Amino acid sequence: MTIRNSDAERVRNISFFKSADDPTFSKAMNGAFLQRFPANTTLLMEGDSVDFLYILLEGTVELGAGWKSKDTTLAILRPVSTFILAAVVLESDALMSAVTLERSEILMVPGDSLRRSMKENAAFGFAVSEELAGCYRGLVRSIKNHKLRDSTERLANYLLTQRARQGNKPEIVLPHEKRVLAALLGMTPENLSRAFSKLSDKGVSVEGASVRLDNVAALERLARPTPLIDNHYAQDCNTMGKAFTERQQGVLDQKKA
Amino acid sequence: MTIRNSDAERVRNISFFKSADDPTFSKAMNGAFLQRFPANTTLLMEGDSVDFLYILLEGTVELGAGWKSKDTTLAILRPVSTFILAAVVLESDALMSAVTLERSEILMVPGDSLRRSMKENAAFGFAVSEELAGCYRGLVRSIKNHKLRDSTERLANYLLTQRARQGNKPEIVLPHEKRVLAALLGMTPENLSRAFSKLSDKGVSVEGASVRLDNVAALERLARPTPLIDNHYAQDCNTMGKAFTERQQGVLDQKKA
DNA sequence: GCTTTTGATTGACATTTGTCAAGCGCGGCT
DNA sequence: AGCCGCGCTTGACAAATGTCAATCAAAAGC
Repeated sequence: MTIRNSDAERVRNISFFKSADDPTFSKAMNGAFLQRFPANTTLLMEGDSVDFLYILLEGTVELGAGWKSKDTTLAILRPVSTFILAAVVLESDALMSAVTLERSEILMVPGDSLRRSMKENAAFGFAVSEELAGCYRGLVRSIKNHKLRDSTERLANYLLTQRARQGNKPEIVLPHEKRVLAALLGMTPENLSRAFSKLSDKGVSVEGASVRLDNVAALERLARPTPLIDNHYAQDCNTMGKAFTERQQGVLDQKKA
Repeated sequence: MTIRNSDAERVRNISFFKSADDPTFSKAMNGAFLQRFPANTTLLMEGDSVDFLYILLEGTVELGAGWKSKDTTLAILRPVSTFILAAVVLESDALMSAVTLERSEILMVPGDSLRRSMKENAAFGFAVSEELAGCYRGLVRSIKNHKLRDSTERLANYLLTQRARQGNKPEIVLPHEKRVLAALLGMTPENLSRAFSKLSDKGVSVEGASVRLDNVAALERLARPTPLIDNHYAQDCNTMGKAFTERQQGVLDQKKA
């Protein structure tokens, strides 16, 4: 293994590595290396062939796609997350492009190693299937969010999700620039501003990146969050599901140690 | 195995059963049974716990979801397709509901049997991973289609996809009612009518369920199909990817025999 | 053969969202 | 301090989409 031990430990907190025994883990990591990228670096363009599984250890990465001079954001990832797992499994081209939004550390695992481990070790392969199934369900949620809710409702639910993740405090901090948030929620920055002001009579007040929620009941009446769309414990998109809670906890434990 | 041999043969055309050896296949099918449903039967409501993998052998099934008195169609399936594989792998609740659009035959495979086979046989588990990855990528395509294209562009691309699947003949036949098609394309029936008339100057003429494409070049100039969004060889949504061509061919061969 | 029902279409209108342009405010820089 | 520059906000307008109602056509039923 060509990576530092401390990094290896963090990677093991990813759901489908967690269950792997040491030989399987080492084999899956064979040929992996760590790479640092500055902000606004394109890691991968849609259509590129995919040779590595990417694991984000530090920083922020945006997954997006374009067509006919339009662009859209599909997900924004924070550590620890994997991306383009599906393309790696199928040895196919990327359907999304990946760009760093800030300085990032990324572990690159050869697709060969991962696929070989999956084929040799059924338990490991099953764990990857669980991860893929979780990603699939994340996209189903995303589609439902977009097709069933208007922009104000999407924002309201986003705020409630952030509130749950940030410990149900009356004030939350937006983790991204507003223009990035707008892209993630599928609207223009102008529209995001208007959506915020539409929520002012539900007790939402914005000041820079911090947002106060003074009337959660009213906000919930509008947002109507449901576990069939909103996953209050998952990361922004990829790497979600029940594995997340444990994993995140694991990362925290480690940082303390 | 509690199912007919002829059905078993058809099921083996599903990508991830194709590669399985006979004992693995039998084990995965343990406890499976065939069930017939009339049209407009709800097989599964979103939120229901999922105990079976569903395999559509005859008929049509719509996958949809609702929120706050709104409804949306996520996919329309034709034989041979599996559905809710992700929920089966994760032993979790369904995020979509499934309704028959016509009289249908569905093979129901116990989730236990499938998961056990995955955990016992790495090659089979890997094949399921490939299927899941294909489904994931189908959803990515679907999201890109909806966020990057307006309704007319979606229709234009739908027509070109159907043309490719129906053998590049100048006239294609819409496989569903227009209201179902509208739901699939994410618009109202009224809007679909208008989208068709907007395409009339691109050589598109509609007569009932049959559509003539007299100026494919002009239509393509508007539609700008790309393999990064449009998969001209895959089924409507689920069960797509490279496995499809072989599988479909297999089914056809069998019907001839 | 006639009626009834259902789906498709069309027009008028409302809502939502995007676009363009201008102005505001805060932080970085010299 | 003062001057940018960039991101955010606001307003006016345009485009896209949904809604409602009326009409029409074709299929289903008696």
